[in-house]
Formats: sequence, structure tokens, C-alpha cells
Amino acid sequence: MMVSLCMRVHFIRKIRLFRTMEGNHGSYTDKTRVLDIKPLRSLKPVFPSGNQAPPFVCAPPFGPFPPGFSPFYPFSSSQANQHTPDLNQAQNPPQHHPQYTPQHQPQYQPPQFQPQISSEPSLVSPLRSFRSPDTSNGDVEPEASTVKRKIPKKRVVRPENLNFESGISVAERENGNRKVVTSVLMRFDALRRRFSQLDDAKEAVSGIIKRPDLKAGSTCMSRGVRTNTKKRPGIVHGVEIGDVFYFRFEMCLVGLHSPSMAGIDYLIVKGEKDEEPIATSIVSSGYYDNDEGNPDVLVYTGQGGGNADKEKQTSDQKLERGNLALEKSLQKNSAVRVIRGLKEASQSAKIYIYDGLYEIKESWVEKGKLGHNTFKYKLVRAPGQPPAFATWTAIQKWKAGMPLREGLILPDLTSGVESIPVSLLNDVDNENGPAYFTYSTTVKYSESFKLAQPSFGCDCSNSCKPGNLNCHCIRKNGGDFPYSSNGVLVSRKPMIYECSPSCPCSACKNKVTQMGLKVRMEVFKTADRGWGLRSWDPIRAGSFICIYAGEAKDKSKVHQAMAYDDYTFDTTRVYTPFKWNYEPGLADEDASQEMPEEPEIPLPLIISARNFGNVARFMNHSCSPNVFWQPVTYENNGQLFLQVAFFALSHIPPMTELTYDYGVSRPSGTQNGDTLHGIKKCFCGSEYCRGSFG
DNA sequence: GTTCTTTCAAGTAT
DNA sequence: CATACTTGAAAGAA
Repeated sequence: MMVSLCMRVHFIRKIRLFRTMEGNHGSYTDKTRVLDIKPLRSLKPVFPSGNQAPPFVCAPPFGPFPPGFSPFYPFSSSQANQHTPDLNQAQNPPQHHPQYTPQHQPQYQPPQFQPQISSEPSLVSPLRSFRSPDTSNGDVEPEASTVKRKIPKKRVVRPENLNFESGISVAERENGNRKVVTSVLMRFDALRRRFSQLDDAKEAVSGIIKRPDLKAGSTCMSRGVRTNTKKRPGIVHGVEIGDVFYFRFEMCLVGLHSPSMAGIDYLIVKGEKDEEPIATSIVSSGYYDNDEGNPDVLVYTGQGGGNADKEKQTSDQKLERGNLALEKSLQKNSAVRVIRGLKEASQSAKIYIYDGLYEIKESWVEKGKLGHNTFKYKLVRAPGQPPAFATWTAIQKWKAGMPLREGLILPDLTSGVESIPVSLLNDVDNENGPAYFTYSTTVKYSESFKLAQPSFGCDCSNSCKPGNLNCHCIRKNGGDFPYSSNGVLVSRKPMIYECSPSCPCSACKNKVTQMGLKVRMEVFKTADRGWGLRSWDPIRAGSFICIYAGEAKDKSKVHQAMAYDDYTFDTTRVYTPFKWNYEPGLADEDASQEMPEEPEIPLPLIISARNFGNVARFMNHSCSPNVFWQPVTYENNGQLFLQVAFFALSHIPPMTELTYDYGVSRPSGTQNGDTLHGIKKCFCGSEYCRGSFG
């Protein structure tokens, strides 16, 4: 079932890198009582334009894949899946000190560099056509019918999908674990992003995708991409307190809360004579249920009465269904899972945080706004659970600037260079801050980094439209628009081509990594790994986090000793391959069509952030990371910028440390078959820790 | 660019 | 095996 990813077309590009634009002109004020961090004042041009440079080269695809690596990770069956990330280490303390296991080490074929012949990727592969699964019933819809085509409830299994296997065993489907939960969530979101991309491109003419989340969710349901189907009160295996969700369907698929719409989930318990419902979980909408002040208390409103919106209630609620189940849970002292729905004022997206188990303390009936009876239930959080919703409420207060946090060293270590502040905090020991460096948001290219031949942007007016194959920038991306309308990366690719500052499309959605930070982050002192980076905001899978700023060099032109230090990003390291994109078989696309993902860098690039850098220099390594890097280029005034951009691998809860795979250096003289060891001992604490990195 | 309003969905219990 | 129950998410309007 392994399909070689090597069957890809090699595109040869000329890439020309040029100096960064003039940096931000921040002024250094004496905010720093203990730390001497200066904003970047200016970045001088490093080399002039118009240099003749040697013809440029291009990396062929990575591969072949090492033995033991499943190219369908994390979509493969769990047996073949040795590297499933543990994506929530904050909730998951290290169980043991990890041992290095050489069989996990990929045998790596280094990229070969070839001279280049053409100036642009010549491809324009047509958009993969989407076909609705319900078109095979043979019925011809009248053309002038009510426009909308309904998707029938019964799926018609298409021949090419008959052999699709979810890779999840019957036992794992009934009772999950962290690995399966993670895999299900990633597969769902990859599929949802793809449907969303097709929808954006208006490609789904034959089957309108109104709700990519529902479409992806029902596909996963029907194909067995789900877990914890055995309903039970209490903990759900593999779901951890603090986990964040962006869609109701995500909670259905992992068995945290099965109703796709209703707020109360319950289970019928069969006694000797009677049957009684008990509640298993509730989703608080966050609109009516907030108990001001105490995040451990929730007053929840029952269901029914005509309309969930209490302003439009038409009748009394009855003690049945969910309301009855909550009442029975109160009588039996049965704990209920609580998922807090949150709507941030600044962002329109609603999110859900799993806040653990609550006990129902009392229930009563009160009149709603229109005089109808409504049930109320007071729930109190069970003690001894790690904070989740409480963390979120604390962050809202920090954002309002009210309580001064213990250990806060600087409110903004960038001194205004970033558009959002990045705080610096140490509540672990007495260290006053990281060693001196200059905060810079840009990459500056060294003298050795000369590239020939101009590249061209697009000529779209105002904004580039997904699906517009006349747009040169979209064509460079193979015909697909790389980002959703909300800025989320759809697929991991060997290279992403963004529109540039000099493209005429001013409000273009194809400019993401050049727009600076979007999530509120902080640099903090870790217990055992120096300084680290984490986010106040929850981060949705595929969201842009930051680029790796610093001084870029061509590794082949610098001394080996200079290439390695604590603040170096090196694209030539050996990185554990992984799969992040959707499975074509699930998306009703040709399952044999492989999508290359592993980075293709046109030269051995290293970026040093020792003297100049941004928040990325503080991100630590993990063998089970929650962030991945992705090469991005964009053109400006005939030159091409090459950058390393970081995106969220999965949904990341607030205050969870951000980590990526540092890879392992290949010392000179090693052969492809040699076992590679990193030069640093790893303390990531992951179950799948390789023991070393760097 | 934001915020309110309207629309139309899916799984599960019954 | 239909059908009722539940409310979110996104598109469109203001």
C-alpha cells in the first residue's frame, strides 16, 4: 500500500534571493530593567541587486523513504505508526526517560543539487476535480430546479473507495488512546481544509459544499475514522483536559460529545427493571452559562422549550431527554464532562475547551425571559484536575493588563517591533533573560547568498481569487490556493509561493507569512530546557505562527564549525518525515495520486539567529512537536525571498509550549546507512523521544 | 473591516 | 426505518 512519493515531477527553478527591505525603525527606550534587548533599527542592504550569480540549483524530492517509515503517517494504522506526536505535553508529563531507538532513525538520501534550466516552475496541474459522492445515482436533476442539490443521507460508495481502510482497529474505535485521538483529529481537519479550499475555489459545482466541517465529519464517520464510540461517563481515553476543538464534529469523532448539535449528551443505563438516562457530557455555549468570577462553577440551562435562544422560548422545558439525564446524574452523583464554548471578542471563531469533570450540585426551575420554565443546573468542577478554562480566563485578564504576573520581566521584548507584544517571563528561577540579541522580524541574506534570474509576481487587481488559473502566483502553487480564506494553511508542500508586496493585489489572502505575528506569544523559562516559546491564544491547526528570522547563509559556503550553534536553523538536517495533508481517498479524489509534502529547498540554507532573530529562536525541539516548518518564497521587485515559516501541526491549547523537530545534523563523512545521532541530549519527554537532536 | 441575521445542516434516541 | 430533537457555522446583509 505504500506508494512511492518519488514519482513526482522535478521542477527546476531559479531562485533569486535578495536583501530584506529596510527593517522597522523601532526606537530603543529603557523599558528593559534587566535585559538589554534592542529592537532592530535597520537592516542595511547586504548585497546589491544585479549581481551575476551562478546558476541556481534545486533539490530533488526527498527519498527514498527509510525503512519503517510509513508514508501515510499519521494516517496509517497505529501499528505502523511509530512517531505519532504527543501533542499535548503540558497535560502529559514525561513517564520515563526516553531511550534512543536507532530503528526509528530514517536513512536519508541527501538532496542532490542540479543545475537549473528554466526560470519558473512550468507546471500548471489542473485543479483536482471534486465530485460529490451522490452523483452516481443516475438521476438527472432538472436544470431549473431550486438550484441547490441536496446530498442524500445514504452514501453511495464509489468503487475506488471500496478498499479504503481507516487503519483504526475495532478495539481502537470503541476505546481510544492518545495516538488514535490525535490521528483522527488531524485526518478530519486535513479533509476539512481541503473541502474548504475546493469551496473557496468554487470548484465544487457538482456538489456544493456548504459546510466543509460537516462534509469532512460525515466522511470520517462513515469511513470509520473515529474513536471512543463506546459511550461512557467520566474520562475519555486519549482526550486530555485542556484540549481545544474548533468544531463540534471534532468532539463527536473522538467520542468526547456525540451529538452533532445538542448540548447535552447522555446514556441510557439499563437496570433490572427500569431504564434511566445519565448525562455524560455537556457543551456550554458560553453565552448564558457564565458564572462571573469563578471558572470552576457553571450554571447550565436545560434544553427544549421551542428554541435554544432563550429570548425566543415558546414553551416550558420538560424533564425529559437531556434535562432528565442531568437530573439523574445529580441524584446518582455521577460526574459530567464539561466542554466550555468560548467566543473571543477579538476573533469571530468560536472554540471549545475540554475542562474535565464536573459534579452537579443542585438543580432548579426558573422562569425564562418570556415567562416559560427553564431548568438550571449548578455544576462544580471536580478538584485535582489541571487548569484549562481557568487558564483561558486568566489570559483574558492578562490581556486587559490588570494583574501583574509574577515573574514578568518584560511586557514586550520586541520593544514594539512586532505588531503584538511578546512578553518575557521567568517564574522558575532568577535568570533575568536570555543573552543579548537584536530583535528582528526579517531575514537578511548574506553576501554568499546570491541568486540569479528574476521571478515574477501576478497581475491580479485587488485580490487573487482562488481558482483563478490566470493568476501567476496560484499557478506557481500548482493551481491550488495555499491558504483558506481565514489564513489557515491547507496543505503542506515542498514550497509555498506567496504573492508579494509588489503584486498589485493589495488585500490578497496569499500573503500570510509576510504579515507578521498574529498570535499573542510569550518567551518563558522552562524547567530544564532554557527559554521556550508558548502562546496565550489557542492556535488552530495550520495557522501561521512565525518565520525563522536571522542571517541567512548558503551552508556550502561557510565553514562547518560556523554552521552549528544553538540558534541556527539548518534545512539540510535530517528531519523525520511526516504526513499532514488529507488522504485523497477520503476526499473523493484519486487515492493513487500522491501529494509531495517534504520541503524542497533550492540550496543548503542555514539561518543564524544568534545576533538577529525573532521569537522563533526560542522555540525548543521536540520529538513529538506541535509545530512544523514550511519553506515559503515570494517575489519582490524581481527578486525572490526564501523563508522558513512555522505552522501549527494541530490545535494548540493556550500556554502550551511550541516545539518543532530540530532534525539531526549529518556530520561530514557519514554514509546514508549510518545511524545518526544528534549532538544534544533531548529532554522533550515525549513517549516517542529519539533521545537526541541537533 | 465588523456585527447582526438568515439559512440549513447531522447524529442519535425514539 | 423514518422522524423529532438539538444548535452551530458560514454566507449574506447591514
